[in-house]
Amino acid sequence: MATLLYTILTRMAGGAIEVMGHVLPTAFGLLGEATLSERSSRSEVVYRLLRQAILEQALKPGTKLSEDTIADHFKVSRTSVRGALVRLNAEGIVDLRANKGACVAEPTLEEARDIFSLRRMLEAEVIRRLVADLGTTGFKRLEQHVREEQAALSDHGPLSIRLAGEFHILLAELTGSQALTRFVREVVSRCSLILARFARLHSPECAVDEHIQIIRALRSKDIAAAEKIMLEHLDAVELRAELNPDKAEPDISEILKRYAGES
Amino acid sequence: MATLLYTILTRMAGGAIEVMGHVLPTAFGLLGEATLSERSSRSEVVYRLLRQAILEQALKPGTKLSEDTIADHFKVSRTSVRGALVRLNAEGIVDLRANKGACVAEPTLEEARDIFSLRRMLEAEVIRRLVADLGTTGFKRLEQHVREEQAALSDHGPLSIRLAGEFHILLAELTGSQALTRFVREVVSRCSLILARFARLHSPECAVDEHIQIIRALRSKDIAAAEKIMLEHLDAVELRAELNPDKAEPDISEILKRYAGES
DNA sequence: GCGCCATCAATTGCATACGATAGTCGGATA
DNA sequence: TATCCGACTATCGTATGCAATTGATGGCGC
Repeated sequence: MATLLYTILTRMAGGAIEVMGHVLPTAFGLLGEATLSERSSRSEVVYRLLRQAILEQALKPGTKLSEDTIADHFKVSRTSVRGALVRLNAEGIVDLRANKGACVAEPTLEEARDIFSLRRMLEAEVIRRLVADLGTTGFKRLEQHVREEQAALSDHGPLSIRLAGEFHILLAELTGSQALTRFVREVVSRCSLILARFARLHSPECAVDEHIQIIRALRSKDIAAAEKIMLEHLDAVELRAELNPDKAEPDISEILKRYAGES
Repeated sequence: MATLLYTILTRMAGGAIEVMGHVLPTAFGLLGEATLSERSSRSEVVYRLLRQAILEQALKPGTKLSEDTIADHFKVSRTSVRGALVRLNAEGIVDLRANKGACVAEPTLEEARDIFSLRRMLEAEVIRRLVADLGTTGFKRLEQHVREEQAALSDHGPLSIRLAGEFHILLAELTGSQALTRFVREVVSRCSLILARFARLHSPECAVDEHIQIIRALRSKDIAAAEKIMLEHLDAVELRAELNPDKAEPDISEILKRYAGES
């Protein structure tokens, strides 16, 4: 497991890494002046890289995140790594068990449905607000994003997975509500974990088409229609996750609970 | 300023039990996940104490949170304090500016309205879910909580402020949705900050009465009525905050922006 | 052969130390 | 006298070292 983590981190540090439009330096560059002048603390950089690795499903749910391993590969001290892990834990995408280390969170089926339910509510609100007052610059940004998604289709990999999620975050940002954006960002992150854990495969093509439909619905200024499209899209995403109890990988603790008489 | 922080922290540690050679407050209530585990790392303890101090409005928005000062008073190292501050920052109740230290977040008027808007949406959902399936044990817990609120009325202080907020968190918990609880917890926390910053005075009596009405509405199983009561309650809370731009304390940077031609 | 207990290695939690950064105060100069 | 500049101090960001806890391995008794 540690070997896998090692491999992934090495690969991530291998080339230039782009996060939210900003290019992050590689692991070797982390110690350079460029990073510090960009006002990115080491802790911040580690946070972003780990988050990216998790959201791109390079680090899968359950993967152990050893402080030493991460620190070694990013050429920073464990202190910086710990800071990043605490933040990720606060966002719910990393589990932090006392004295036993951190690992990528493993949402249960129950949590998965819970998250999707909340996500529908939040994003329906996003749509309602955007129909009310999304300007031309907003549409331009959305279309630009979709173009990026399409360009990433050939990639069939991490990039398109991330962009699919970031489309929804961008929608939330365009409402101008920081709090709403924050919550949407969190449910989208969790959904990435859920998909990584339960979904058979990621099919970005559908998502991009559906995103285009959402933009079109927003243009039409028809709240009901737009909301409907968004909810259908989210249903489609959830369907891809195959959240059927019988099909899904069983959660051991849930099963043993029954045998332990904990009801 | 440091003296004030010192005084507050000392007072908080006053009526407390001692654990691990360090002071813990007696009643955590819903603050943090205290009930889940007996494990109390130093960082965890600092986190809970600071959070409590902020939510009880002992530490007011804008108060500088010097790492050294906090570390000295809780008899821990700055490392533990930093961990706590990072968590609080992730929850949005502490601002963390690079190389300039932490301070209690100061929500702007705009953010305040934003938060209240989102809070209405989230808590309306809570009510809808509770009307659907709130059992007798749930009602018992709610009534018990209201009794505590009433008992704390004479206090006229921090306790009643905290309990008023925790009533809403308890409602969210009773839905059984972890994610919903998490978000409600966050908006309620932010609202405490908002009230601390803008409200003239806290009047717990009204709140308790309104909480009783909410419970009654839940009993009636009338979704529309229950939702209406809740929204009215939140309106009342917001009204108490007096979020009128003209009355509110001006935000200096906002004002200076205009004069600096940043428009 | 099987299960229990002690010792050990690995990893985390915490504290301290050091270098870096931002704000402050005093002096020099126009 | 007012302004600007430089040193200083306080505080933060990071690294490193040590203590504490956990999980594992081997030995012992049954």
